[in-house]
Amino acid sequence: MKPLSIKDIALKAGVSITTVSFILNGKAKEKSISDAVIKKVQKIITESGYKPNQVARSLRTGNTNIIGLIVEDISNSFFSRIARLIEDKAYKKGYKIIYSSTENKIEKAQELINIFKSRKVDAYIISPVKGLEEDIQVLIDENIPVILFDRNLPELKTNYVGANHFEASYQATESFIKQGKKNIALVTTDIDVQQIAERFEGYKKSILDHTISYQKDLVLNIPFKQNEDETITQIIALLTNSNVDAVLFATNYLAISGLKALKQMGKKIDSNFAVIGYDDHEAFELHTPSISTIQQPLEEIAEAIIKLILAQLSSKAKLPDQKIVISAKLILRN
Amino acid sequence: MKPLSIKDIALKAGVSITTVSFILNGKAKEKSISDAVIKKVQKIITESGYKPNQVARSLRTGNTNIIGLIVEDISNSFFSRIARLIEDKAYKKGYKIIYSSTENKIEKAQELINIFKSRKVDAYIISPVKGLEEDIQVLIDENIPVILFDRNLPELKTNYVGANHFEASYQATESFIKQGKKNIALVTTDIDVQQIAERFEGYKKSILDHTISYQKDLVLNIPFKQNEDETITQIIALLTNSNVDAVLFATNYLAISGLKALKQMGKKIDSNFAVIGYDDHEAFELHTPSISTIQQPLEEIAEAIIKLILAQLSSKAKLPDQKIVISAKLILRN
DNA sequence: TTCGTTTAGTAAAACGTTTTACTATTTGAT
DNA sequence: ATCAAATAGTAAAACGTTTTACTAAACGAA
Repeated sequence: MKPLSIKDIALKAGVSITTVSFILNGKAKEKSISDAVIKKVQKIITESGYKPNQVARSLRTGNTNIIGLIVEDISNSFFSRIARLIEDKAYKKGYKIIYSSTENKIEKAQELINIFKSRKVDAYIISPVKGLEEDIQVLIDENIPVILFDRNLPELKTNYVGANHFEASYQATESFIKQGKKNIALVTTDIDVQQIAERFEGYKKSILDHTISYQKDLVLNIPFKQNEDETITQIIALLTNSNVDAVLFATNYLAISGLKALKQMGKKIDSNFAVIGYDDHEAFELHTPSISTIQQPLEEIAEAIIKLILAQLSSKAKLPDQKIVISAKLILRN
Repeated sequence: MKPLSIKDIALKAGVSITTVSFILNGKAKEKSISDAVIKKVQKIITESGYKPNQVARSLRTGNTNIIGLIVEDISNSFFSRIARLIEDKAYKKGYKIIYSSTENKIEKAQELINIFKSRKVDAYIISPVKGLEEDIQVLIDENIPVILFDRNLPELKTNYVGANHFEASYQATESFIKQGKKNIALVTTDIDVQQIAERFEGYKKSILDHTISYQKDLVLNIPFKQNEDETITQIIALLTNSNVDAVLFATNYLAISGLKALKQMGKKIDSNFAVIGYDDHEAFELHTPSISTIQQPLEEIAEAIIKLILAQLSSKAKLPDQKIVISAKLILRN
């Protein structure tokens, strides 16, 4: 009971394989196949339910119509939402997504690129890890479309789509200052990516620009691999030992941990103590009181990514690289 | 600058393609290739960085080592978490995941199955929509491994992994009753899947078993496609017009909407009014007060799915179908 | 009538593997 | 010395497409 092949269809229709192929690919007119034959073959195709074998097709044409998506963790809502938006848009153009999570490990990411390469994916969408530069450069050299997103690797000449993290955390910090906050803490992570660095820089610059002195011990660097309980403990320590009156969290997961810490401490968010999160999360709006946050425009980011990818895929020549930086929005909730 | 092929390696090593292939596939010993040749060829392979073309391999062997994952919406945290767990486990066995979201639309789901079919995925993991029975039956008839999860299609003889929704909502309702609640509402959805029906049945049975009379107007059926504002309005109406003292929400998104509704109403959750959600969500723990919920054991579900899949994939003969029902846990938070 | 053009279609190579069936040499037992 | 078995390896078919280069017939203009 093997699936039908183009050969079977050709046999049934009494024409050559070539003819069937031309008809399947809409080249019938151009190749001067008569209407009668076209109709006959098409009838047989629909009646038999024949579907071309994409694997064979890919081998012959070199295109798989698959886009590889490499993210840190697909179960993180930021990535899963982006993935969904990208999937939708890609699907409409006949592309499918194959994805994998790197867990922020270089070796895992490298392996993924290799696997995707041998699978001959047509293009890559990567939220990269530092240390991946060489591997990505190889892809670029082979003229395979690559779009980085969320995190940039500045030394790489390629496409990038992401939010303006510097500006966003600058503004968030500034909003604290305008509320009269004096001791503004930043809870961030130690993963070494540009985007996290930018969030720190925006915070620092804002503090210095407003003639508040920058206090190093108000910045908490949480080790990436650390388990949550430990993180909560550290946040509690930060908040008990000092007179912090505002906290900016650099990722949504840190903010969630932060809120848990506050809950454990019994510390309330009110006019004396303010909090801003990063990347929206349903818990923020629902929290009592609602939590303000820096919101990345997911839809716009996904849109930009897919536009870049499709442009590359449909153009024979290599297109000029683009770095697209989209403003994040500070959502102030009372 | 085409990538290296097995031919190039054979040429460089001065052996036949066959020999290289045997070495690549670990059949060298069995096919009596000398150690000297094996070493030489392996050296050339690692030095040149040659990676076999998986597309060609798939065409020849008929196996793609790709598992198709079809869910309602990958951005829903229940599915994205499951996806991540499945991905991890599959990855370790050399399988990759290709996924797509059905948005609960039959046509979309059918199309997805067709696309995956022409892509020759080795196995399917499907959270199905009603109406997909025939299409899935075709897969089963072709002897392709299929695992349904989350939602069962009872008339289909195939594998299924899911939680015991009847039991879970029975227990949740019972816990309300033990707290002395008299007017327990259920907020559920109108999507026509067994799993949702079971949640309703568990609720109803529990009410009747405890000699409380079942009040039809305490069950709110939210249309699936409805936007959230409308849903919130309906929930508010339910809660203002009656003397409801407890609410069970049948999905996590409904619970989130419910909490938003309560916030808008200014209604507090306390000893006079209790709430239980479904499928955990970070917002539940963080909420003030914390929200009790029915938690599906994601890890166990993913584990069961992958175990079934791998068993099928590695056995030539068709294995007997299994329906695995895992107890959900009622997490009571104060 | 002749010959270039258009129409209608096909044969066969190619994509990069795996695998079957084969050959040639060496070994070892009698 | 003979021959079966083991060792070491290879040629070529096959997987299911697309595409290039070709042929044969019909047409139209001179």
